Amino acid sequence: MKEKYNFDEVERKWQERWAEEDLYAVPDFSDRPKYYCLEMFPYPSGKLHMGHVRNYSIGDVVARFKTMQGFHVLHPMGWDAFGLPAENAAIKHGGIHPAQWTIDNISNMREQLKQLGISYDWNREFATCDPEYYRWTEWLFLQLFHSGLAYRKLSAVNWCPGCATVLANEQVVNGGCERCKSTVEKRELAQWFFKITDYADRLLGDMELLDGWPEKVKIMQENWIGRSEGAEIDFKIDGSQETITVYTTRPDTVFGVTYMVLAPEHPLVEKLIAGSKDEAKVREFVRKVRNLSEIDRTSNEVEKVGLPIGASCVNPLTGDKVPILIANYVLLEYGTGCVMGVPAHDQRDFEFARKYGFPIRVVIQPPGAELEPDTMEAAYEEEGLLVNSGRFNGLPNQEAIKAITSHLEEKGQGRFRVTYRLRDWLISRQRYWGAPIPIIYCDHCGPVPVPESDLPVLLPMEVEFKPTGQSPLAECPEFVNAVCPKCGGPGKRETDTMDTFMCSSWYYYRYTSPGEDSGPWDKAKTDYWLPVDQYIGGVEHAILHLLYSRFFTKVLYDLKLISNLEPFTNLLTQGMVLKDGAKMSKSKGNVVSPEDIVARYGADTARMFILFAAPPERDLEWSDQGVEGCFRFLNRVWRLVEPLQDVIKNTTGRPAENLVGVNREMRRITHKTIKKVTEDISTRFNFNTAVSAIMELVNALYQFKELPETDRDQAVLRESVDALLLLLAPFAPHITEEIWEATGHQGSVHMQAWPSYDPAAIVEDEITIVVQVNSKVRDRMLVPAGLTAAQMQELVMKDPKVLKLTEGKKIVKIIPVPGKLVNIVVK
RNA sequence: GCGGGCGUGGCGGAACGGCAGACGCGCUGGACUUAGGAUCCAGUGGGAGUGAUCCCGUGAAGGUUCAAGUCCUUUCGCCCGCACCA
Repeated sequence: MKEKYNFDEVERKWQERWAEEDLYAVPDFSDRPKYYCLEMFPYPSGKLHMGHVRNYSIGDVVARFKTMQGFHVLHPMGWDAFGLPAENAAIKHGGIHPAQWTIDNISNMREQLKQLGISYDWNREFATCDPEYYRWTEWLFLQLFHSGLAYRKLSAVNWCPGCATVLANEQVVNGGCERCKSTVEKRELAQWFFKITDYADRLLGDMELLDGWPEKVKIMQENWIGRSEGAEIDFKIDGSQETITVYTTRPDTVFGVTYMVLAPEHPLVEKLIAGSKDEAKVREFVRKVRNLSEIDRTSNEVEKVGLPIGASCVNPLTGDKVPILIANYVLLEYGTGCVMGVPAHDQRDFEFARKYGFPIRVVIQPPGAELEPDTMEAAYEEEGLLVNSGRFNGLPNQEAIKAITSHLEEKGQGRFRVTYRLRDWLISRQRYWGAPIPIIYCDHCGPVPVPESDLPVLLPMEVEFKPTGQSPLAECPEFVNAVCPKCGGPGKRETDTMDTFMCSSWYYYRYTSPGEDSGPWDKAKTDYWLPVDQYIGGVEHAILHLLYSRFFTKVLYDLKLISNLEPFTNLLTQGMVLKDGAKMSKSKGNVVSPEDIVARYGADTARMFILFAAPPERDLEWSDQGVEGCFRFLNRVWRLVEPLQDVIKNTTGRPAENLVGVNREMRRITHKTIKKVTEDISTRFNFNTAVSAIMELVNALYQFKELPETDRDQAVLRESVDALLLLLAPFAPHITEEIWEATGHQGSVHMQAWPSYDPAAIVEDEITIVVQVNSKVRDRMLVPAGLTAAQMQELVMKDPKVLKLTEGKKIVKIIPVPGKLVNIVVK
């Protein structure tokens, strides 16, 4: 150990040694209990940012801690390597191929991760753009295809003009592209979808298995899936064989329907207006609405506009005819694409009816009042009893929901129905840098899956990356032209590639068997390692990646490819790293580069600061001075041990049995710290308080080491310093390793057993209790530990201060709390 | 509008219903120094007092309790998610 802490030298030395010894390599199996610790793998954008550093520092503490606790820990890293930026870079700069750009970025970022000293088993690394990986992404697509879960359909999809590709619903945020913020347009295209809606109920129900997930994330997924219970009701169209089936959550209000609204794109509209006098007017309206952007279409700021189409339908319960309209606010994708208008009991319908002069028909009366359609100022949406509803009059409306639906069911004019807001997952992308969809179109056989033995469908390297709105693959005849696997005739390959969220929906299985070439993974290994015990990443994936991964896992489970129902048992969503109260971004000019920090203070300091400055789930405000503080702390640790290294090295034996005074106190603090740090890490991931406890231990050791050697039990000193290094090791892996070696230990500090505390050592002889009079702190007393409530009370009542304050007053009550305080209530 | 979260010193943040402000930063004073942006020591929520002490303090207002930052009700502010979902 040199006199001065040279972080650069120390970190380089140990990173090299760890690599030489392959210290973090993890065997596939072990008798020890397994623990799978995983951080969301990054997109190789070029450089790590502070969010990455935070994510991986948190994961590394968990992995190292669990390893020291005796678990067999899998802690892998890889690359979410397909995606748009690579292609955009190729378009922008020219000359550089997306594959090369990606490979270069990966090697950069791998180097950065190694400099941070994260304990990954690099033997398991892969990138999703490796043919050996995407071969299995394609294979998994085929499994979904064969199970009927992948299908192609023509529909109005979200088109991002910025990215020149379609987007999944989940990737549209406030009507804009999640990536580039461009306003999303609608386009009618034939695209591939995954039937995630088939799993809506299970995705919802199995959330009860996710006790280890933040409530917030579960609620977000719940809202996204958006389950609603209601009924489908058939309205016959007047003078036609056609029927409108409407979905409603309020079948109790069917008697109050005074009009019916269809989505402008509803297929019935064409049929109903053909040849009618309003045909042209209706067509014009439909055209206008279709041209609206996603934002305008779904914003509730926009005024509701409707247009009668000159047809009417028959209420199955009343037999009344009500007019049919189309309106801009009705969405084809939700429910059945139409809405029944009940102005008396739905606020939106109320406003709409007032605007267009539709009658208001009250069918639910509130208790103790009578609604008058002419004088109502708002819809009545609360509970009540049914009126104007024939045989259902007098029923509470909650009961009427069931009664009316059952009645309609018997008549064959309605049924119970559950609807979801969730839509199927659109996975086609009109871009080059992704896994090809393994389908060949044949004029005779239609879409034919590529045989598994022909996988992977390789991405051709010679391609032009013009953003034309069509996949660049379409311009590559060598790729497009293929032989139909079924009939041997000429065929054309699908030229769209898969959404990269597909690649990241199964990568955590691949880590268990990265080299496997007979399947995507070795089931014995996934059975052993999965589910992931701790998953760590940003909350921005609450819906996208996490929902898709859960869906994939359920599909794979059904296909008997894996044995776990859920992918991630525990989820930690880390907060953002802020600077000056805002997210770091180039445009704001408030970016702090991890490279600079590591160069200036070293990786150990960077990690310490990020873990110390805030609890992991909360946003973290970057502070250069805070970093200084952590750097100072590590220097302090160094300077504490450096002059003592030989003493410690030469001390053998355990602390004496009957320690007294400072030695006993030092040992007590040490064991108390072991307890605190262990609990903070394992029960709540409160690394910030764990670090502050370690700082307190260092402060105590500074006091202790100033004592004359004759007063000091060297075995206590050694035990305390050993504990300090072991507790600090997961946070600052390099400096602890160096000091561990210098103080005469064999083997890596990271392969040691986590220290356990001696409960006897923590016990205090004397404790300070608080004396309160009328709940105000009036005194403190040093009393022997372990007093009973009665003994405490007795002692306190003799306290001169208490005597003075209670003099001449009536003692109403005395509340002794053992080990804490005594409160005396007087009058 | 609906759902969730958060409001504590100058700052980041601690506090099983039981001493509010641990730990760190910053600041003030001192020590060691040719020097200090190094290090060490002491102090540091606000107010009153020479002082021992006393009063006030966790966004605001109520409530429960011997005792509330913590539990309950109302309210204000900020952040996040969903949003014409029938």
